[in-house]
Amino acid sequence: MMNIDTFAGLLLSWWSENKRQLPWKNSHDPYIIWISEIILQQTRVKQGTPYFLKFVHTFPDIQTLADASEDDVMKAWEGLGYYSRARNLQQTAKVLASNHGGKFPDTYEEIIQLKGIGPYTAAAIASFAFGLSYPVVDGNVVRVVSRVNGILEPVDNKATLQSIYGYVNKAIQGHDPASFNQALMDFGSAVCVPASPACILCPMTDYCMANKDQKTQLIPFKAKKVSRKNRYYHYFYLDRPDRQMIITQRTGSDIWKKLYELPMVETEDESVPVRGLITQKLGFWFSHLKDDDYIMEEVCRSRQVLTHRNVYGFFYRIVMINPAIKINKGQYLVEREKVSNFAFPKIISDYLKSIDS
DNA sequence: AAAGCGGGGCT
DNA sequence: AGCCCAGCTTT
Repeated sequence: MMNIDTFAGLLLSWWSENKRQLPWKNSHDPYIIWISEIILQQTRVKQGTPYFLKFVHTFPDIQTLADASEDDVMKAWEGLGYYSRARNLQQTAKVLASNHGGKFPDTYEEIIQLKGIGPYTAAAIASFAFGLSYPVVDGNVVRVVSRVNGILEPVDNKATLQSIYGYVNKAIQGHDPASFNQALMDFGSAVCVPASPACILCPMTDYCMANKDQKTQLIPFKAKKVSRKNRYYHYFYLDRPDRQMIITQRTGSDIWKKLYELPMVETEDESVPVRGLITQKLGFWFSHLKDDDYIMEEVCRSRQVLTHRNVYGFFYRIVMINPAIKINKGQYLVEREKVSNFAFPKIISDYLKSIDS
């Protein structure tokens, strides 16, 4: 193991001349820090920053977020992904507003009990907002510590992660927690990057086991491999002369929960669903519908790659011959011009954009 | 412990 | 095509 004091000293010395300026760093408001940390979970700073600016402008404090409509919160999150973050964010805002007098808790033990806040985020808020000494262990930190210490064991293993946490927890002692944590993440994202790290510029190069053994490409090692399953979604755009369209909300414990989409049928493979199935589906909106009461044409196909899914989208345009319609719970008849008030998965918003032009 | 959960950027 | 990103929750 690299000497703890040497590690901390070189890190902080590097950071004193290489601090990143980020919008949420101007604030000690735990609400602002909370929002920034949730947005940045599994999300690059560059991708998350515009969302952060928009989100704290729209929802400037706990009470505003607690009082907002769920649709508006999801809309602010549209396109960012991992939408449970947005749902948990508002749920926690409601809890804080009603049970904690609108105040953010100021101890690690209370913070980590909040929905959507795990070990990393609790440590980040505790240190950045309240100056408490808890080490942040994110992807950057795991990479830096596993490399300098030449850890070849899988880092997605509980015991390995514990040893990394223990190392950082010792290293942070005696230093300003916020500065130390920020320094470690900045260092990981600027120097000790995943591919082709800048070892030539690294102040720890003389002490780094991975560099000495030429193993920066192998460390950190992850045992788990992602496998993607295919899903086939057939979306129906009901083209109506009054420029209104039907959208539905996803409610199950599945991808894109709480987002909106078009009426849809899922199939097991890429074959087009049989007419009878489509008619049955459209029967949600049109009573006594028969197979020849509508015209259908396939308009386009697209694919969206998620971490663990390939989503194949098939889009069909439907023209009703008898347009009497009924709308049920969780379904909406929306004017085309107002559809942008709702949050959609990217595969749907891309399609809606394409038929606008 | 393993699986599920988005979207984008880089190699 | 594969990997990673200021991870967390559910099973």
